[in-house]
Amino acid sequence: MSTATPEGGLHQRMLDTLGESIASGRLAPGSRLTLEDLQQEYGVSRTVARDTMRVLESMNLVYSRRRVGIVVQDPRHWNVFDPKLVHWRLLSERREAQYASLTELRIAVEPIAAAAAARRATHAQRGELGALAAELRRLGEAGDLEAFLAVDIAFHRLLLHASGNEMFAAIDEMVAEVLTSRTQQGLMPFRPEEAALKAHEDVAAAVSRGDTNKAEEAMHRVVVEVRQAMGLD
Amino acid sequence: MSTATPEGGLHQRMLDTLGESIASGRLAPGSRLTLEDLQQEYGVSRTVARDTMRVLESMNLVYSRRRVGIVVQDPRHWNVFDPKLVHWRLLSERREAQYASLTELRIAVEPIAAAAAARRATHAQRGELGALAAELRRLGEAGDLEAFLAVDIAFHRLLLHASGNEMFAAIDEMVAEVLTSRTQQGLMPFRPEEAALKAHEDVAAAVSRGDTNKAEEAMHRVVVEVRQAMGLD
DNA sequence: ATGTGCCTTTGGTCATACTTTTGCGACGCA
DNA sequence: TGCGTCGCAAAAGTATGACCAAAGGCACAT
Repeated sequence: MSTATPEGGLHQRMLDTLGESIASGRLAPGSRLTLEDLQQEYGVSRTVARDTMRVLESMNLVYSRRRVGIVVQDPRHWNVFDPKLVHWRLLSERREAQYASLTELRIAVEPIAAAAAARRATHAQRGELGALAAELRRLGEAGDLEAFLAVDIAFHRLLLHASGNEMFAAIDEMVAEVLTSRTQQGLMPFRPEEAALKAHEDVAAAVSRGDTNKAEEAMHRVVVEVRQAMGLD
Repeated sequence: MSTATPEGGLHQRMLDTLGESIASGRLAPGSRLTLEDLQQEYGVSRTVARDTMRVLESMNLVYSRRRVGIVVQDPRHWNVFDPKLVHWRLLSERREAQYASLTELRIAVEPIAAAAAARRATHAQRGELGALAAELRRLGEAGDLEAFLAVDIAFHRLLLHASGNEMFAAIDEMVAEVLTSRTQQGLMPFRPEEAALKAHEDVAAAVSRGDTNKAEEAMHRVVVEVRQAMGLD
C-alpha cells in the first residue's frame, strides 16, 4: 500500500504511512525518531511533522521526550480500539491476530447487544431486523454470497446500534471488516448453513418480541458458528 | 475539574479542558470554533491550538473545514473507546450514562475474557489469580472496603490481561474506574456478599484448572451481581 | 568508582507569513 | 423576481525561523 492514498492532506498521508509502519511492526517498539528526520524523510515542515506525532501520541503508538526524540511504544500501551489503528493492523501481515481479537470481541459483545436490543430497540428497528433476517434467508438459499454479505453487515450493524449502548455501536465498522474478510477469504461455505440462517431469524424474532434471554441465546449461536469457521476453538 | 491539573504541558491542559467541555455537552454538537478564538481564549500560540484540535479531531470529537472552522461533532461519531474520552465523560454530569455503558460492556467482555484466560493464562497468572481471590475473601470478611477495592481491581485487571486478547486487556483502566466509583458512591454493601466472594474464587479455580465453561459461568455470576447493584435490570 | 556540573541535543512553544479552499454575498442577466 | 456566475474574504493548511526548557551524557574532579 505504498501509494495507497494520493489524496488527503500532507498530515493525513504522513499519518497513514507512519501509523501503518508502526502497526505492522516494521518500526519496532523502542525505535527512536526525531522531528528533524521525519521532516526530511517526508519532505514536510515541522508543523505537519508535529501534528502527526501528536495524533500518534494520543493513540499511544509513540511517546516523545526531550533530548530523546519520538519513541515507538510497546504494543501493550496502544489504544487498540482506535478505528485507525484497527484498520492499519488489518492491512499488515499480522492481520490474523487482529481478526482473532475482533472475533473474540464479537463473541463477547454481540449476544449482550442482542439482549439489550430486545430491551431497547425502537419499533422500526425491530421490524427492520426481521426484514433483514428474511432477506438473508432468501439470498442465502439463492447462493448470492456478495449480496448476502451486504445484508449480513446491515443486520449486525443495526443490531449493535439498536442495543442503545454507544460503545457497542462503535464496534460496527470493525465487525463489518471481519465479515467482509471472511467472505473474501473464502471462509464462508458456498451456501450459508441452515443453522446460521435460523439463528439470525431467531435473533430478529426474539428482539421483536422483547425476549432478552432468547435473543442472547440465538445470537450466541450465530457467533459461535463464526468462531468455529475461523478455527479459534 | 476546573483547576485539576496545573502540571503538564500547555497542550495537555488545553486538551483536557476542551475535551471535558465537549464530552459534557457544554459545547454542543454543531458549535463552531476558530483557531483564532482558541489562541485568545487559552492564551496559547497557533501551534498549540492546532495540536489540540488535531488530537480532538483524531478522536472524532470535532472536525475542521476551511472557511468554517472547527466544528463539534455529533456524539454518535465519537471514538467512545478512547480512554481520554471515557475519563472526561466520567467527570461530567452525564457520568451515569457512561457507567451504564461500561457496566454493560463488562457484562459482555469479562465472562468471555475469563474463558480465554482459562485457555491461555500462564502458570504464574493462574497462581496469582488464586492468591488475589483468597485475599479478597480475607479483606471482605474483615470489612476493609478500601483494601478490598484495590485487590478487586487487581483481580479483574489480571484476568483481562491473562485473557491474551489485547482488546480485552485495553479496557482494564475503564473497569478500574467503574469499580472505584462503585465503592466511593457507597454502592458496595458494608461487607461484600458471600456469593460474590465465592464467585471470584470459582473464577480463579476454573481458570487455574483450564475449565473454560466454568470460568465463564462463574465470571458471569460476578458481573450480573454488578448489574443488579447498579440497578440496570 | 562515584558524584557533580556543564553542554548539547531535541522537543515545546511562539510569531509570522504565505497558500489553498470555500462559504457567501454581490452583481448581472434573463 | 429568480437564478447563475464571479469574486472576495475568512479560516484552516503549510512553511520558516527563532528561542526556551528539559534532560541525557560526558568530562572532570574528588
